[in-house]
Amino acid sequence: MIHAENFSLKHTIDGGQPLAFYADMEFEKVFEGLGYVTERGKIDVSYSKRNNIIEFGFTGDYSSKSASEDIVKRLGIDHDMKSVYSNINTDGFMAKAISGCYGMRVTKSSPWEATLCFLISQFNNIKRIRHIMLRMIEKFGEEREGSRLFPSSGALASADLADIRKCGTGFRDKYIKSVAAEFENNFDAERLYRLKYEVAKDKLMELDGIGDKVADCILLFGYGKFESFPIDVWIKRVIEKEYFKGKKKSIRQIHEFSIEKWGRYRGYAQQYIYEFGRRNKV
DNA sequence: ACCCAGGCGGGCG
DNA sequence: CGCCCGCATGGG
Repeated sequence: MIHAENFSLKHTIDGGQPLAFYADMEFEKVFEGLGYVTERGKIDVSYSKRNNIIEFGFTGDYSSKSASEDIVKRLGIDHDMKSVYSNINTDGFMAKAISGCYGMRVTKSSPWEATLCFLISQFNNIKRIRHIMLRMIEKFGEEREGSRLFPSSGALASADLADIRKCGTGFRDKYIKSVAAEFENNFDAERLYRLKYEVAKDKLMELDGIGDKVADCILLFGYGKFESFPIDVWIKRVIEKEYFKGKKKSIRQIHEFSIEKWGRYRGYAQQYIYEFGRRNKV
């Protein structure tokens, strides 16, 4: 049992965060729940809005303690939302986004999980990303106690391109295999935790298929670096509309704007802009 | 039929 | 640097 203040499971897993790409989701009126797989096992979560309590079950390589820690970390339960909100609540639009998505957390997958998800995300849409991810888990995830684990980088590094493609990846198949091989060999994913945001981003962008946007997504959702500000078509559209009277701005200009406006919490600002903007078709 | 989707790599000026 | 193009696939 986990206590969660100022938390909304629904808002947290409603949108385009990696957890929503590969979780089973079920919503009830009072209880909200989801199940997700990791590279270690499977965790089921139910959340009661009434008393702010998360209850959970687990299989695979988890104990009650490690499962609980995993949930807190992945769902951002320990984020200081009062501090986050006071840092990003800079204007009327952001105030509306915060109140519209109140309790939403930036989730934290593993570096590899985020990397695979966002390689697949490029030039794609959320519904299709989700289908592809579920097929990847079914095809390449190791079986454990009746469910399949999140596919390892090793499994994809040694997979046939054609088998990867059968999951519906399209042209992204070669990026997936290539980056998986890098994670298995030269690329030290753990080291990026200790690198500054800018340096870590450059390292990620050396990999094939990882550009400015995907690198920012990996750093935000895979490493928890809140200085990342991923700019996709939605963010660009909403920022131009809400902050530049509809005038077109370059990716570089929007990055500079986000740094001035939201500082080191801009990753959180981005998630609220994204989810609120998308839900309300801003 | 047409358009779009949590973009990237490569080529060109 | 900025701009333009092709790229797989499926839903609206």
